[in-house]
Amino acid sequence: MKVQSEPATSITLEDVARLAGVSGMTVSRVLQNHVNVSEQTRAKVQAAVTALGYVPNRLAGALTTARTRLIAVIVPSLSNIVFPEVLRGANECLDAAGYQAVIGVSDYDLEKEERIIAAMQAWRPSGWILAGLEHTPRALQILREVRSPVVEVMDTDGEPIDMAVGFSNMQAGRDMGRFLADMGRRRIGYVGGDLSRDLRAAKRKEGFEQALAENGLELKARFTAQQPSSLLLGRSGLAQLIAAHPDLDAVYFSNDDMAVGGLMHCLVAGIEVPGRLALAGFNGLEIGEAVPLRLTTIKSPRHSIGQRAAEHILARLAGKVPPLRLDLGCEFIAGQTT
Amino acid sequence: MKVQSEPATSITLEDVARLAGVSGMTVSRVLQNHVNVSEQTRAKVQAAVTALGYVPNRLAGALTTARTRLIAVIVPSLSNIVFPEVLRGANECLDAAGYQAVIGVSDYDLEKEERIIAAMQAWRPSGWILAGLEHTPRALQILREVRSPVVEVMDTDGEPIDMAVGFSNMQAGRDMGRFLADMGRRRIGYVGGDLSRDLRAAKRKEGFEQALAENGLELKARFTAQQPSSLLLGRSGLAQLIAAHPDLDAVYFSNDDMAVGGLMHCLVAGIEVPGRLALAGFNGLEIGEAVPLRLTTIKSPRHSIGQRAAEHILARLAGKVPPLRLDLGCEFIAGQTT
DNA sequence: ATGAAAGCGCTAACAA
DNA sequence: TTGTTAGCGCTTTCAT
Repeated sequence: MKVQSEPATSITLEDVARLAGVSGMTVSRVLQNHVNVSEQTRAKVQAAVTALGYVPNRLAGALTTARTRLIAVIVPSLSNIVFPEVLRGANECLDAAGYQAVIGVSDYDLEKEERIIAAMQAWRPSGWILAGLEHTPRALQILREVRSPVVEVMDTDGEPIDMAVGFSNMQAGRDMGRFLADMGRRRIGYVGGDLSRDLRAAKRKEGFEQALAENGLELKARFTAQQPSSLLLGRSGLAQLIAAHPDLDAVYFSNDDMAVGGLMHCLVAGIEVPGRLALAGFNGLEIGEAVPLRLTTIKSPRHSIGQRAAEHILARLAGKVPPLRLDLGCEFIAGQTT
Repeated sequence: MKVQSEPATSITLEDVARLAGVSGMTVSRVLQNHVNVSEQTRAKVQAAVTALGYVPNRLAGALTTARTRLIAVIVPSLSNIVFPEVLRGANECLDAAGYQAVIGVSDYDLEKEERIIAAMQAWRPSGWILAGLEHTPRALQILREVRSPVVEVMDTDGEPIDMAVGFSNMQAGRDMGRFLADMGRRRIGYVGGDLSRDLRAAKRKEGFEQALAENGLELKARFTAQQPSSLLLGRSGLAQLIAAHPDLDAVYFSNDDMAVGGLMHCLVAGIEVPGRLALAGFNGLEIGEAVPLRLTTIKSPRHSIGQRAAEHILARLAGKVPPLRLDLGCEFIAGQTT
């Protein structure tokens, strides 16, 4: 258990200055690697810093400079690996530049996102990274009035507040729809999670149906649940869909978790893939590569998106004006399930 | 693109006070729901807050009160779902209490963890959540001197700085070793990632080998790589191990990602599981439930650990003194792969 | 129930 | 090269 008998008041710049026999300003200069400090003074100060174990208080520094070097990162979910990867990409870049990510999780709930945005604005973050282009009116208002750069990620189908880094979900859906149609599939179904919350999955489905329509096709059956997508939901969802519609010859899933779940059902139920049934997902997760039949999917550049989003914020803060919209595109992976 | 023509200086408490015709102090009281404010004044102030879209500056508030309500959360990795789930559990609890998580990722590198700790201390977090009990000497020193509560999670095999919430990895390894021995397995191998970095996986392996020894057994073969664990590494690792040691009758993996990868290899290579080969993992991930043969594994309470860690910090901050060590235990899942 | 004064720990601007 | 002054936006304390 922690001993509470340590110095009741923490060590400040003034303490260091006193020990080093200089003014506080000089200590501040040393810590900021200012040029105009003599080597001798620098050494004295550094010795005092080490001796006291001084850690500068950024609260005070940020209050003065009005630059926090805090970056607000708000993601819809931490329940599958997609957004942690975005976060990882962003964090690598931010950390290297001396910035800190402050995270929020909206649970795919725009009202909750709004509350988080308001709470984070209290910290005056130097930049914002958000998932998606859809926000509540008040959230939009706050973000438009904020003077820090804002990057909306993982979607380019719409108007960004400031900058967007991602890809077109609509296009990804279209590509897969076109692909299945071209492969000769005619009786196509859909299995997804809660589309009213996951707006990007909904956009993929919309693009998918557009492509089918352009090929004179339509969805013959669909399964959606009022719960988040998951492997088990994909497995049970496909089981239900196939039970009700045994004649389907292809199924598009809202993402790879769902699709791999579906593939597992086929393995167990003895449904021949892709002979009798083709399966396709979205995201390009590692699990899709590790399964017995490599999953046909579209790989989203999640890690790069996080990285580039962070880079754009840093560029903007450095006075450069990077492109407003960056579509990183997706990689089509023609696997063995189609 | 963002318009930069907005108010050059942001709205402060003073602005609100002026508009409401009261002093700054009164505005502060209203915002903190102080008792001694008349209904009339409260209404006036609230109207001014709304009219100006005022968001209090927490930097200033925290500087005064020396309470940031920032919680530093440092995890080794965001590359699989394990730590995002811990983070999710912690964040749910923190968010509800008006606290913000500031995250750091150490990449299973204790030196990097030390740098992150030092950087975060500059924000004077109200609490700390870290993975594991092993830290560099300087990291330990900083954390011992910090006056905020510190919770080390995901491991109880060792001495915590302040509090620990987790489970015994050693015991989890022992349990699985004992189980395989009891099931009559005699020629047992191991497949893992980089154990010099993932110290908790190393502890599980140690416990596993202890249990084997107690049953007069030992590891007949092992595969470890200088890279992080992953599905594909598990798949290729098992392939290599079996090629070199075709007589193995069981393999223990460093975690479920690796084990599921291994299972996929068996499915493809036609290795009969569990008849010829038994497989066991650790973590209890959803993927282990969704595969054709439910994976034998031990489920770690990741989400609860994050939650309880956060609760303990809040309890400590509220002046309560919760237990110093909380072992949440693990759930043994006897699946179909053994 | 409300306000005035002081100060949290730092840095920008200016002075020496 | 170094120091002094002022103030960032808030809350604490003490007065009224």
